[in-house]
Amino acid sequence: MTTRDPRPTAPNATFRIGQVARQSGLTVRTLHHYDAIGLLCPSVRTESGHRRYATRDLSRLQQIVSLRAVGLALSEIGQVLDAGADPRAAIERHLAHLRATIAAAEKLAHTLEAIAAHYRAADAVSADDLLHTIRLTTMFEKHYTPEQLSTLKQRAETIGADRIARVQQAWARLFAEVQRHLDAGTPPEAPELAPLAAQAEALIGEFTGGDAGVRASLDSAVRTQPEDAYAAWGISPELGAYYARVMSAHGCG
Amino acid sequence: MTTRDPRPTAPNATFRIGQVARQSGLTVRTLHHYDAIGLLCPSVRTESGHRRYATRDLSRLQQIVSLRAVGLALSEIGQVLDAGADPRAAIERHLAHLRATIAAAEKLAHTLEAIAAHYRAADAVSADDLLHTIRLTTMFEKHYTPEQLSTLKQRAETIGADRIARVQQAWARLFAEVQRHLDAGTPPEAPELAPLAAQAEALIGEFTGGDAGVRASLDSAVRTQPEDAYAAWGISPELGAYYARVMSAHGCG
DNA sequence: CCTTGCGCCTCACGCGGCGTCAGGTTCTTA
DNA sequence: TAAGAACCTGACGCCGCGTGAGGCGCAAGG
Repeated sequence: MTTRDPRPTAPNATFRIGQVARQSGLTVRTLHHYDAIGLLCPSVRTESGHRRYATRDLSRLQQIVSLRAVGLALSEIGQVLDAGADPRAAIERHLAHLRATIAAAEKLAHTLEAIAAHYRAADAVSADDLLHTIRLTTMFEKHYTPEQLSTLKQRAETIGADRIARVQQAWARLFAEVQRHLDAGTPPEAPELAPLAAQAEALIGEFTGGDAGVRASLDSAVRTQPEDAYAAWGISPELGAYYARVMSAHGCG
Repeated sequence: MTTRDPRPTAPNATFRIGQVARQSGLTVRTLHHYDAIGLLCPSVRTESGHRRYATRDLSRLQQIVSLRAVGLALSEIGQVLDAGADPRAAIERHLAHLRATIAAAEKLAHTLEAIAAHYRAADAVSADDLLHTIRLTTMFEKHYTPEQLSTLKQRAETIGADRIARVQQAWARLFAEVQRHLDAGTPPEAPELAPLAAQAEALIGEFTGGDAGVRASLDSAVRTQPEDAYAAWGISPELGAYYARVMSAHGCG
């Protein structure tokens, strides 16, 4: 009912770019762009170069807007409208692409949530802590199957944070011990290291819950990315290598 | 175990850009880019301008790669690593953004699936058909609540394609009849139009299933977007307007 | 007639994260 | 010493416009 736009509904009406923009909800710049890429060229230009959109231009614009609303790329819209490309194929392609995008984004979101949950438990958070967590999390997601991850998560919940913290402390004490032997030059196969290896075995069992698959994944993680694994564990590569030799010398891992 | 890269593990080793690229899985161009934007500038340049990466550059690169792996923007990575920006905030921001992206993408995917399902049923598909379907689908998703949509979908399945097709044909016959009256100049309130209005009411009831909410949404769709609604129905705006006047004259809608 | 002011025009850069030449220099090895 | 691998610095392209800059066109009021 507004009469702000002249040339209302004459039979052979043409519209100025501003009117078209208002009616369609697009911007003038967008219409310029569509003209520039040949997607929607107004069928008339005045002598002075002003664009005049005829009704057929408007219906084409409606089509463009509809196709854009479902996420098609402008180039594909052009092909569908001009070259008569198969719309079904375009939609299916786009749907597949969208599904892939969603899947990737959800995976990332899971990772981020795991990370967020992990550091929400901690008090102080430095960039290093974050990096630590990220490496640990991504390594987990790389080497463990989704089922294993959910199993581990459930186990962590039933076991409780206290127990987990105590296990962590046990690991810290264990590695401190191993570090002392490393500094002292104790050879890895020395018998006094046997109890430490046994304790490590026990702690690993605590983590795996006796699941052979989880154990295998853990081994694969340590084997293929030793540096990251040791970094995630908070120990130096040297200590990690020494620890690995100790464990294999005493028949573990 | 490959010895293709010289300068293996000397204490103060520096690495050439190609070596760094191979080790990190990035490309040389990417490292150039990181240098250009100041994200990772090698701490040494030879006289001839060649980049030499020290071990501290490599560990910084590892951090960059980790943060990039969880989807952070390079600018944010820089802020986290240099300005000591809060990593938690960055992660949470990114997670929120990711969730929004996923939600939007899923909504779009639903729309696309509805469209795909719709035209899979049809035989021949032109660009016009697709546009038709898209307008109809987007209009539906705009005016109906998700619950209403799922209800309608379920009803459509239980009713069966045959019945739906017959209802569609009934609509087509009805509109053909109305069109004749429009051409003949029958005034909307003419009593001979009453049975047509009643039949339309019945068909609408067939669609809504007696749900007042669905009926309200339908009315709102027709009220706010009459052009699109009539276009989706496959009838001209004139016929649509005439039909609306007929219905209101006979106490419907 | 002139001014005012809106609407229109054409460049042209910017964004994000690099890919991909192009054309030249330097390093390493035979 | 010559060949070839590796390195260098620009610079454009992508995608869909946003956001100016700087300059006409056009209708209405003084």
